[in-house]
Order: sequence, then C-alpha cells, then structure tokens
Amino acid sequence: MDIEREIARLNPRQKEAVLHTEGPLLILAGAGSGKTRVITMRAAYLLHRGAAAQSVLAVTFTNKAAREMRGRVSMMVRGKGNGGPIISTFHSLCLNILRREIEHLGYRKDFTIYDTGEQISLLRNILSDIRFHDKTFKIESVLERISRSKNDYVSAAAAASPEDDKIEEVTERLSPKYHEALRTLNALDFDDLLLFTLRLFREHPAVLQRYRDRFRYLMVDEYQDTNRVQYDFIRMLAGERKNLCVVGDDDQSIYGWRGAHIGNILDFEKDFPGTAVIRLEQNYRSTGHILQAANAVIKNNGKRMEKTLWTAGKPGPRVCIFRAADAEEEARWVADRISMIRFDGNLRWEDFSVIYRANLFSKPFEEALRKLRIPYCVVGGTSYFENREIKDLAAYLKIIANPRDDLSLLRAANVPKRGLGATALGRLSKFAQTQSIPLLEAFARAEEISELGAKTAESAEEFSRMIGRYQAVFQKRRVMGDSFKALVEEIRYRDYIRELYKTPEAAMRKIENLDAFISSLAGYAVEEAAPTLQGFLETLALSDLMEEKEEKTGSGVTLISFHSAKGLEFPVVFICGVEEDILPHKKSSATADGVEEERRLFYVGITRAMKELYITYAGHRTKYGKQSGVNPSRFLDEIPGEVLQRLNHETPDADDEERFARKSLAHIKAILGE
DNA sequence: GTTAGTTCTGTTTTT
DNA sequence: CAGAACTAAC
Repeated sequence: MDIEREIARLNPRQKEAVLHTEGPLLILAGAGSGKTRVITMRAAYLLHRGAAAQSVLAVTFTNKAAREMRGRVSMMVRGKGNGGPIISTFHSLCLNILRREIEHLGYRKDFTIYDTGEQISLLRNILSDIRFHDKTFKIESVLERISRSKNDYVSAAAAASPEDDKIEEVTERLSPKYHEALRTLNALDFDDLLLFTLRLFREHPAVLQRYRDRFRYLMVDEYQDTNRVQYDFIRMLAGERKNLCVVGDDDQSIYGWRGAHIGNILDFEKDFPGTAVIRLEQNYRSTGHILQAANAVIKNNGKRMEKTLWTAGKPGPRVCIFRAADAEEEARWVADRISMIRFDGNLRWEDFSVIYRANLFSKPFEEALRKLRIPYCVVGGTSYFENREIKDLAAYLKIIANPRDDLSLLRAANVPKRGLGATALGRLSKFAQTQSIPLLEAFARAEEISELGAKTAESAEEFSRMIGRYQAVFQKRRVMGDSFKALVEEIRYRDYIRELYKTPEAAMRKIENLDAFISSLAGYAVEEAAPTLQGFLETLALSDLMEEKEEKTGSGVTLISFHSAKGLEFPVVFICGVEEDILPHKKSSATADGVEEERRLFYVGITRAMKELYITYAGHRTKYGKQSGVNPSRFLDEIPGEVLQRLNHETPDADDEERFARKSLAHIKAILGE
C-alpha cells in the first residue's frame, strides 16, 4: 500500500493530523469522522518517515480496538521489514512492564492477576476473618470504592447519605486489609497493574528513563475515557519530549462513573502548552438530519469543546419519534418496523440495532422479535469468564502457576468434593497463618494439624502432592494442553459437571465450554513463541477469549446498551425507552455533571445511526412489578422540530407514503423487467 | 453439605 | 416481577 497516495485521499483536517508528528497533538475526533483511519495512518506514516517501529506506542482501552488497529497498520506497513509499532491496551502494556520490573517494588515475578470475582471473594474472606457480620451494605460497593480510590487517588467524594457514610467507613477498615492480603497472595488486581507501574516510574527514575528512551512517539486512543492514573502514566512516559498524540471526543465521554476523568481531554491544551488542536468534524457515517439532531442535543452541554458535525451527503429521512402506550407496545412497534423496513430497504437483519439504557430492557424486544421470527442477538450479560467451570479450572491453573495464590487454592481444593469442606479449610488456613506459610504448604503439612482428622489430612496432603506433580508436568510447555486434559481427567471434573447440572443440555453446554477452554490452552501452547502457563492465564485475565464468542453472536438484529454501542454503527437504529428517570437515569439526574453524561449517552446513541433513526418512549411502564406513568425525556425537547417526524398508529407519515410509493414502483419495474 | 424457602433489591462495563 | 443471595431445615 502506498502511504503517500493514501494520505492524499484524506480530507484536509485528517491530513493535518497525520502529518503532525512532533510535539503534543490533540485530535478531537467527532463521531464517525474517520478516527481509526487517521490514527492508523499516522502510525504508519511515522514509520514511513523513519521512526523505528518499536519506538511508536499506541495505547487503547480494549483488546478489540488494539487488534483492529494492529490489523490496519500492518496492512499499511507490510513489506517494510520493520515490524509493526507497539499497539497495546493500558493493562497489557503495564503488565508487560511489570513482568520485567516488578522486583524493584519487592514483588515476585510470578504474581497473579485477580479479576472482579476474585476480588469479591477475597473481600468476603476478610470480612469473615474479622468477624464482621454487618450485612447492611453490599460488598460490591466497597469494591467500587476501593477501585475508585485507586483510579482517582481521592478516597471517594463526600458521603452523600448515611449508607454512603457506612460504606465509606467499612471501606476504610477493609481497604488496608485487602491490600495486605493481595500482597501475601502475590496478587495484583486490575487497578494495581497501572498503579504499580506508575509507582515504579516514580520510585525508579532509571527504569522510567529506559522506557522514555524507547517509546519516542506516543498515541492514546479514546482519551476522554482515561482516568487520573492513566493520565499520570502517559504524562510520565511522554517526558520532556512530549511527542504525545491523544485522540478522543469529549462528547462521547460516558464512563465518568467508573473513574474516567473528562478533565483530561478538556484541559489537555493547558497541561501540554503548545498543543496543536485538530478537529475532525466531517462525518462519514450519518445522514444530515441525524447529525442535526445530534448537534442540537449535545449543544446543551456546558463543559465541552465546541464541535459541529457536518456531512457532504444527503439529509436523508427525518428522525422519527414514536410514543407507545407501554413497553410491550414499544417493542411490538419496533419489531414491526424492522420487518417492514428490511423488506423494502433490502436490508439484512444485521443492519438494525435497538439501543437502550439498561440491559434489563432487552426482554420485551426479545419477545417481540421472537414472535415475528426475526433473528437477534443480545450484547452484554454474563461473560464467558463468569462461568463456573471456567473459573474452577482456572483456579487449578492459577495455583499451579503461583503456589502462593491461596484464594485459588481455596476454590480448587474442594471442587470436585474431596472432603475438604469449610471447617477443614478453615483449620488449614489458620495453621498457614500462624506458621506464616502459604496455604499450599499447610496442605502438605496437614499431618501436623492435630484438629484435622486422619482422612482429611490425607486428602489435603494428596491434593498438595497432585499440585506439585502438575507444577512439574506444566514445565513441558508445548504440550500444556495435554497436561491440562490429564488434570481434568484426574480430578474427574466432567463427572462432577454431569452431576451438578441435572438437565443433559445444560451439562452439555458446560462440557463444551470446558473443552473449548482446554483447546484454547492447547492452541496457545502451540502458537505462542514462548508459552508459559502464566502467560496463558494473563491472556485470559486481560480477556480475549470471550471476545471471540461475541463476534460469533453478531448475526441478526443487535440489542445493545448505549455504553456497549459506542464505536459501532448501524444503518437503522432504534433508541428506546427515552424517558425521564431512564435517560437521564434517576440516579444520575441529581447533579449537572450527571445529566451531561446522560446527554452524551443519548448523543452516542444518535450518532450510531447511518441512514435512519427512530426514537421511542412509552407512556406507562411496569417498574418492579408496579405499573406507573412516565414522562418523555427532557432530551427529546432538544431536538429541533424540523428534523423530527412524530409517528403514531393512525397517521402514517410522509416518509412512509414515499416508502410505499418506492416499493410499489420497484414492484412494477420488477414485473415489467421479467 | 445440600436444597427449598425467604428476603431483598433493582444503571451503565473494561481490563 | 424476577433473579440473586441468604437462611433454615434436612
């Protein structure tokens, strides 16, 4: 691919962004403005200009974005013999750095990464350890606080209510114990990956300097989603050179609730004096009316960088608003519309999407679509990783990889049952604690624990012997798949699953999952240049496996939340449940910032649509079993009347008639043509 | 150690 | 209303 010719085809703003290579650069990339194209081309251009591939670092949030970018860059630099630039997520980049450097911080190199589920069970263990039996709070909210404070530095905002006070108090008690526990377990949570790297950079300037010398060109995608820790990390890495290019759209910042700091993008110019700001406002995705609606809505936000999307294309049909009596009618109407439009627009089911505020709203749509035999897929819900069989077996692998990972040992020890119940495990843990040894060692020395019965002790010892054996077996890295298979056989896990799930179908699904898991390890062991069990567990923890699954489900009409829809596009979009207390959500409408983020959510939804946009709401909605009247969202009033078309059952609109006329014409032509 | 019955509580999600 | 999480009784 000839990069110069490619660049010549860009619009002026895009070209400017690609050619600006030195010094801080802020690319404000409006929705659908060809952002990915620009940053991949910019990366390729840097190499083309002679930068070493390994000196260009692009950071993304998701594996999917990283993979996509990698693919597109490699198309452009293929045959240059240079290898590609480093394209990585924040988390895997930090993980790679820590694997090399964590000993500077006094940790062992074979640390384990804990996911949310493991964080929660760790907190549960701590609670029962300190005999804290108050259950007037949710453990998840404590975890949220902990995570928030690790993303934000501040220990959560001022407590707003008594429950908040309570959670704050509990968090303060638990947090130090939680971190202590992680340390003895030789484990890091997701937030730690970033935080530790930052600490490493702060405390070891020589190490930081090495990375600064190496990464001479930095790019950050979705910059509006970065939190404060990520900001500091990037800033440190950029150093004095400040060859930092950030790409994002403040109007699409929708993750404030989990620590994303919109100030990062708003204040970028201030933080990096001499920043060049480039606005990409030409939109290649949506028709004019849709963009007008989007612009008009987002204009109502106070804190933003002024942008106006425009298109060289057609205005297209107007945005339709439909008021349904209730949720069921809303869903039926949407399903009807879909089947009708698909027919005359010659579209595929994949071209449609239904977007809503919360996943629980998918239900009525699923039903209505099923009734019309329209295929659909729901994005979101439980992930592959949450599955019991995967978690169980991963616990075995984890204890084999990291002998100090007591938490995984606790999970694996009695699954399938081997006579090591809560009492026995409690005694083993106590012993480990008093002797200050890892739990696995306590298992090996179970004989010494007088409170344990002979049978129980033998069972524990046998378990530790088995883990020891597999530690050796897994050293043969190329055949780890076989080792894993042998392990699953030895513990008779399949039988356990068959017994646990009474219906053969459910058991079958689980077994399939399990087999897929085994073959993914086998595949990893063969494909990876230097496979290790640890390495496999990392790819698992930093996700990748479940994404393969997601892509498979992508057939039929897509039912999806606003948040998950970001970055996607569909020819026809239905935005549903656009009512007060849903959008803006009740819990966000208390503060001005909250409402603004909700408005951005709506904006994200609107800008997903390429050709046709429908917005629906209901007059009544059944909430928690109770029927109640609801009001349309305040955001609807922000869409100018001239781009709107209000629909109801009785009066089909002008566009409808036009559609009907087109359809008839096409029909006649077809007949004449035959 | 399991299972049936009961209470409770309802956004958004990536790594 | 429905699903999760917890409790009490086998």
